[in-house]
Parts: sequence; C-alpha cells; structure tokens
Amino acid sequence: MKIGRPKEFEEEIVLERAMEYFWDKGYDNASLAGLLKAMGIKKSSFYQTFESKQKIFERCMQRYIELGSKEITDKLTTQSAKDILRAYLNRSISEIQEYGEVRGCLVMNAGAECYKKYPDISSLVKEHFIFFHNSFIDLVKKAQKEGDISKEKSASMLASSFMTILNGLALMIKAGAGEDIIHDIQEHFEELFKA
Amino acid sequence: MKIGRPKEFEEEIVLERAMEYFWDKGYDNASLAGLLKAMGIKKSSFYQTFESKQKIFERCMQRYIELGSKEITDKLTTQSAKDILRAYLNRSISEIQEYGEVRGCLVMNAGAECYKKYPDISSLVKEHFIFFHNSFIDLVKKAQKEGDISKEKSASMLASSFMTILNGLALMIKAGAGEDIIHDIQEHFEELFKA
DNA sequence: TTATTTTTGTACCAATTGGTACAAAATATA
DNA sequence: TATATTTTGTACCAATTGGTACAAAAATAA
Repeated sequence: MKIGRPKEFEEEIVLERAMEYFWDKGYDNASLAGLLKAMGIKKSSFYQTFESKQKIFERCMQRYIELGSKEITDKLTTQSAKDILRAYLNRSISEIQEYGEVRGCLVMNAGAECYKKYPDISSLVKEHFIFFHNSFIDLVKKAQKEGDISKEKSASMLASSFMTILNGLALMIKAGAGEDIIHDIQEHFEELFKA
Repeated sequence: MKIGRPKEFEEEIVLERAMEYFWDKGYDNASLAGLLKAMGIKKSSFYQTFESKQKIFERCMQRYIELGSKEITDKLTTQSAKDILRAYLNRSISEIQEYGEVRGCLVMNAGAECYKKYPDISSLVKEHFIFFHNSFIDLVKKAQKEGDISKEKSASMLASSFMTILNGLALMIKAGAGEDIIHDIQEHFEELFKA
C-alpha cells in the first residue's frame, strides 16, 4: 500500500465540486474560502493537491469539456443530432424556469471574464473554443445527413451561428430578457435550422 | 457667484471618463484607484460628487444610453436603418481589427457580470434592456418600411435575434473566435435580414 | 517501537479592496 | 479683514484576497 497518511477525499469528486462552484460563480468571484467549503477540504490539502486557484480552474474547464463530450456521445445513441442541438438551447431556458438562474457555459463565461486579464486562461479557452466549434460542426453535419437540417447552408456557418445564439441567449437572460424574448430566440433557431 | 471653493473639474467630463473606464474594465474589475486615475480627480472629490462606486456606475450606464440614443438619431439623418443595424454588428469586428480588443455593450456586460451579485445594478440593467429592445424594434420596423428587410418576420423576433447575435458575437470574440467565425456571423446576419 | 512519509489544521502574511475622517486650501459674502 | 462655505489632499480603516509556514496527526516500513 501507499506510504504515509492517506488522503481523506477523492480528487475526482472534489474537483467536480469545484467545477460546479466555478460554474456558478465564475473565476474571480469564486473565493478560495467558498471554493474550499464547496469542495469540503481544507486549505493545505487544496494547495498540496491542486497547486493554485488558477491551476484547478484550468482542470475544471478540462473536466467540464470531458463531461460534456461524454454526454453528447451518450445522447447520440437515442437522440437525433438536431434534438441535441435543440436541447442545448433549451438548457438555459429550463434552467431559468426551474431554478430561476442561468449559468451558461463554464468555458465561454471564462472567456469573457478572463479576456485581457488572465492571458493563460484566455489562451486555454481559445483552444477549447475550437474544440466546441468542431463538435457543433459535427452535430450539424450529422443532422444534415439525417435530413433534419437543410444542406444549403454550410455546417461551419450554422455551427458559428448556433454558438453565437447559444451564448447570446444566456447573456440576454442574465441581462433581463423575459419569456417573450426567449420565445423569439427559439423561433429564430427553428427558422435557421429548418430542413 | 457660487459660494465656497470652486470645483476643479467638470462633472460631465469626468463622468464620461469613468464611463470609458468601466466600459474597458467592467464593474468589479474597475478599481477605485484606477477609476480616480482615469477621471483625474482625487478620492475625496469623487465621494463628495458621486457618492459611491455603485452610484457612479449607474450614472455611467445612463450616460452610455443617452450617448447611444443620440448617436442613432444623428445617423438616421444620413443612413438607412439597416445600415445602422449592420454598423452595430461591425463595431465589434472593427474594434478587434483596429485595437485588438472588444468591449461589447457596457450595459449588457454589466448584466452578465452583476447577475445574482448586485441586485440593484441588475434591475437597472433590466430596465435598460427593455429600452434597447424597443430601440432595435424601431430600427427593424423602419428598415422594413424602407424595404431593406422582409416584412414576413416579426420586428420583435428580429430585434431579439439581433441583440442575441450582437452580444453573442462580442462574447465569441472574447472567447477566441477568429476571422473565419466572424465572417460566418456576418453571413448569418445578411441571411436573416434580407429584403 | 521507532523512523519515515504524507496529509491535515491553524496561524499567519502582504497586498488590495471600497470607504471615512479631518485638516488644509480656496473661494464668496459681510 | 473676518467668517462662512465648499473642495481637496492625506492619512487611515476594517475586511477580504490568494497564498505560505509549520507543527500535529495518521499511516507504512523497518
């Protein structure tokens, strides 16, 4: 067995708790104190295991993407690609309806927040951004192949537009958009992604 | 004449300097020290004239909207409504091309940043949000009347979509979107707002 | 049991935050 | 000139920030 005093927590579990906390609060507004409380570990354990606030945040973004990718591949066995795209849009909407809050995308939020302030995080976000974009291109292409989205528009353009709408909607809701405007956006989505 | 020692600055001027600073930095990330430096006044003058960081920020949002509205009415004498809409979209794009930075909309940024953290600012943003939306509805209706946008889609839906794209684009650029994706969004705009 | 290794708890730290207190300076009125 | 009024400059403040130091605790290996 491993020598020395054993860890009293599982790294993966407390990492995902940190991820949820960062997702709620963003980067700067996530205080170390709150983070430790959310993770259920003490400061010394935190710094020994995760090195710094920035380092664990970067790991949280990575974990966020891993979990998201896994979710898509899982859903693809039972849902159409277009339904998955629609589900992304409806996520912010049901969040606000059920919990009264919107979180948006952890990584894209970090992109906006850390822009011009934390270059390391920003460039990591930029890498992830490309991954997101490619994932959406794949989904659009699949939906086009399945006949649910017209093949007249390019998959790249539709993926870009979709990401823009997705992130724009979350921001709009945070800024105070009500049911009527949310409905407008849904209509816009159906119009853009018609067969 | 007014009794007592005279002010060494003009309130309106330093207010607009504060507005620019907040526009660059956001709310939390705008430090009092930086704000004072940008405004060119001392702490005591600041607190006597503007009361608090939050109060001056609220005044900055108000000023931002006043200046924006004035800009639109000015442009409407020489430009078509559709060109003004297009100019909004191109603003973020030329910002990134010329200065290498994107600021987005001061008020909408505040909406995202202050969401669930500063209820007073959030509810003020919500008020302004409605004003923005109505302004865009007016512009769309005008463009429809001028024959530059199809009358088949509702003005409200187009205004909502436009705001979403506008704010989504700024966020996308901050998160690392490159020229190709920006081009995709421009294409999407022209497609959505065709005659 | 003793020595070694690792984790955990607590106390501490310098820097920064927005905001206040108060005296000094600059003006108008009497 | 003396007094009232307002602005400005400086010193200060408590609270919070992310991060470090170090001893106590808990395990294995000898």
